[in-house]
Amino acid sequence: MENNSTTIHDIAKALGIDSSTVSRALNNSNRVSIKTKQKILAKANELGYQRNVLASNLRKSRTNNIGVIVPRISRHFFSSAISGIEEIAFKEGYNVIICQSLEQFEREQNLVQTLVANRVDGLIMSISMETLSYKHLEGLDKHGTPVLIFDRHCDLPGPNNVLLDDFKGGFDATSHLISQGCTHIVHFSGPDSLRVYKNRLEGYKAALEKHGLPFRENFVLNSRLMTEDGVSLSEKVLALPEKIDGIFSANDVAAISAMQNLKKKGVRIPEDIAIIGFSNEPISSVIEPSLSTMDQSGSEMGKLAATLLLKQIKNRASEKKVETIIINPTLIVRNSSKKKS
Amino acid sequence: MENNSTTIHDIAKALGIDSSTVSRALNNSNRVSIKTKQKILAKANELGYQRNVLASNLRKSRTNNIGVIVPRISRHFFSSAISGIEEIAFKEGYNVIICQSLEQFEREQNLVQTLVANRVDGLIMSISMETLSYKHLEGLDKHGTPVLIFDRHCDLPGPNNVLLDDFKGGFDATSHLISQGCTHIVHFSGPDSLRVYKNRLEGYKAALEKHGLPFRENFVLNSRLMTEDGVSLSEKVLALPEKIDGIFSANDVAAISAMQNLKKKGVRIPEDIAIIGFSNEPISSVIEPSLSTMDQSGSEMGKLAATLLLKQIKNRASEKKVETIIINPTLIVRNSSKKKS
DNA sequence: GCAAAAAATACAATCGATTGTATTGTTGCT
DNA sequence: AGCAACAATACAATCGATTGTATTTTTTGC
Repeated sequence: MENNSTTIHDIAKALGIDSSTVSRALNNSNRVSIKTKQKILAKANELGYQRNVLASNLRKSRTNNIGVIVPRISRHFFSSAISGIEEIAFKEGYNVIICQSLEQFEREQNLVQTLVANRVDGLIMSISMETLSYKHLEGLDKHGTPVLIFDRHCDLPGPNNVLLDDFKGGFDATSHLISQGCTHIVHFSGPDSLRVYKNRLEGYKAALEKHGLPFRENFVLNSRLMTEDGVSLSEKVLALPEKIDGIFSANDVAAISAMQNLKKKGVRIPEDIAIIGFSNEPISSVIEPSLSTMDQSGSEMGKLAATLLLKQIKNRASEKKVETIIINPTLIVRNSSKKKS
Repeated sequence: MENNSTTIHDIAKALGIDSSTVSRALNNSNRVSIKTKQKILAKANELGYQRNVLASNLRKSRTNNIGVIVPRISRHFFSSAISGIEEIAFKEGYNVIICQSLEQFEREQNLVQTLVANRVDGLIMSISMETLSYKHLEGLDKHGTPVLIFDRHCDLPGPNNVLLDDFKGGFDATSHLISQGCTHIVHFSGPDSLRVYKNRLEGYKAALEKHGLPFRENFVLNSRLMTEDGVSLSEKVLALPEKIDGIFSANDVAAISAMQNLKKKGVRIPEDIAIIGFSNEPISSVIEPSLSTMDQSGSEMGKLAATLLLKQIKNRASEKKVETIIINPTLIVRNSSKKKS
């Protein structure tokens, strides 16, 4: 039973050489002769040597880990973003530590602190709905932990960003409904604090305006866009004095539960009310009718986020130029909004 | 701009005391007087001290991290299991490092190695479909990294287990179909290598036998149970010489895509064919007709898994008694299987 | 064959915190 | 006052690997 705790000193002793040479050999330094390297490798194998990553990290003050904090790993957009991040990171020799804030500010704060304390080399985050202050992110960059924000905007000046063009998303989604003949379109929006929702709302407004439709304050319904919200939102829609013929929901989850509830009440989708969501959850293609939506290409965003962060980690010297990449969402038309064939 | 790199030595120097006293004070040891503790805490705050976790971990050879490897974080069962694990772990001061094998053996191997190299204090795993050998898990226990297997069985003698009673699940699911009047029931099974699928199959057989129905080899269809498999599986069902009136699928994903395809072909669900799945994915309650299924209570399994692992980590002395906890699945009856009102 | 250059290796400090042991300082008791 | 008992603090080794500098060995060129 080989002992887990073989160190470079054990190898050095066994071969009668110095541990620094062993260390260099194992790191394939050209300061060690090939012959010695081979001897050392062989002995290392024989003794079942495993580098102690903690010691190595401490000395190098670098961990080759990057931290990822997302609101919920179960959301399709986030899990595909994570896959994208991992793909790039693994290729470059970095490990990814995944955490979920569950949309709670306190958890997010703790996670940031823990990850930084564990000396991740960089941080990729999509901030929680509850997050109103960015104190926990201030100064991280300067203290050697570059931060990259993706998906959800954040007003800090420091970090780089990989964002979706939510304005365009809102504009395209709304325009699509209008093109299907809708004239009284309600918008389900999310917490004011999140810029994504503001931007989607602005896109909605712009589309209305462009097509000569009036914007009505009472057509914008706010909530946290969870499953339970969809039910109450749809009730509110039915209670409106005007007859509604279209809904643009800022996410799929609320759109779906609203649609279910409307169907239960005898509303026909899309004939009576056409619906479009946002995010392209896998469930959306499967429900009946299938839900039109805006795809956020999570995997691509993840890849870009990781690429940008790794660039930042490597060029720590040439910092200061904040980069922001904006990705276009894609309209996916399904049955929930097809009023015209 | 406080410098990130304040150490206990800086604090010690600033106060003219020894760093060991600072360390003990920060760890709230009773070997330091209250007065000194207060001075130290104050100075630590003033200098913006942050413990260097790497150094601490190295010295203590303990990280307070536990690793979790699951096939896919996007699967509802796994993400709820993870939430359960986190709930318990955080309460006890442990952090959770989440990884996904994507059902690939090589990735699983690498992840295990990386996590162990990073000295996680324990490992919770649900093994991948591709995993046939357990070499990468052998001896981990003995070398100080306790392993806990959940959800998917594994033939290693060492680790503790938190498993579902898949036999009972298969039995109950099949019995339910029979109670609805089905007599020709097909079973969608998963890879032979995974015991869970074997057990569900055995449960299926047992239920047939108990109710005096014949078991037919050709009624068992094997696949990896992905979305694309559901389509081909349903084609096979239609191509069978016998008229099928029930399907018990070993997961929801395959059940759903099969159901979709059958509906497209004009088969009525549940009138012509009743269907029941396994896992209770969120999507299952939303599709049309809603899918009957067996719930695995992921959150509870996660909590139990974490509790058991932490117990193991703490009592490293009194090892050797392997514990296995078996959880019962719950039958959830929805419309896809309701032939009788 | 020998000095100079280059290669290979050894020495020793270091990353930052923890911890067993030794030392100093206090208190209490007779 | 004197000594035991104990509290508070200091000293020093250690976790395991990395890395700048010094030293030894080998190679090269003339």
